Amino acid sequence: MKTSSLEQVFERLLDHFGPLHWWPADTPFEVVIGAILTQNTAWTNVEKAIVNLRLHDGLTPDALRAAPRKRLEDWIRPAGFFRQKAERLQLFTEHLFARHGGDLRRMLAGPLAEVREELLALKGIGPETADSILLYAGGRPSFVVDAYTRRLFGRLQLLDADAPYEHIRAFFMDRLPADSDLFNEYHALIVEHCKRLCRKQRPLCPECCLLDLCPFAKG
DNA sequence: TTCCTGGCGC
DNA sequence: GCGCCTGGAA
Repeated sequence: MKTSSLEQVFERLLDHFGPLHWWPADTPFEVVIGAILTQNTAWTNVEKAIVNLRLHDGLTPDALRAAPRKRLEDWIRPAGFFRQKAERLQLFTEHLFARHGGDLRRMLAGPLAEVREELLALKGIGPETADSILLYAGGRPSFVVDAYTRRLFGRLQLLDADAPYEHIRAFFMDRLPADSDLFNEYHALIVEHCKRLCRKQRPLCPECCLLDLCPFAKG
């Protein structure tokens, strides 16, 4: 029985890094906050903002709804884009109360495609953020595509790195079982591998566990 | 395409 | 100093 390329890459990364058990958050709502704050932002800066929010008990839907906009901006400033992100956090929270009584689990419990469309309709929630929320806050099997995914699988020549988001997401979801634990671990491993080894500049190909599978490393 | 933003590594 | 960071909107 021949293992598919995607499963082979997953097994190699899992063997190398071990299970990573994302997302680093205490509650599903905190995942939503992190997913918005990390847009085009290094996670180290997001952590500073989360610490500020925790310091002010600002990690719940009730707290975000009640917080004055300016105060919220101050708390999340270290994450950058603080005006946009403060608006996005509060728009999400307002929607949560308006449509789901402030209950995130309820919001994320419906049919996957419908919940995804609902998320995408919100200002500031694009496909990557929507899939991150579905997967890591909702435990739903929606594969997350990010810049790292494009870079790694583009270099492996398993897909076109410039293809549209939905195309790449479908590539993975058509070839893997709809298993949220698998998607969770796979995306985490991709991020870890790309941060440490498959970097944009000066990738560490000699140390890579995918070396023999990678045209980029050879060429 | 450009704008939005701060922190960090090099 | 410059480029990058788990993007998205206009």
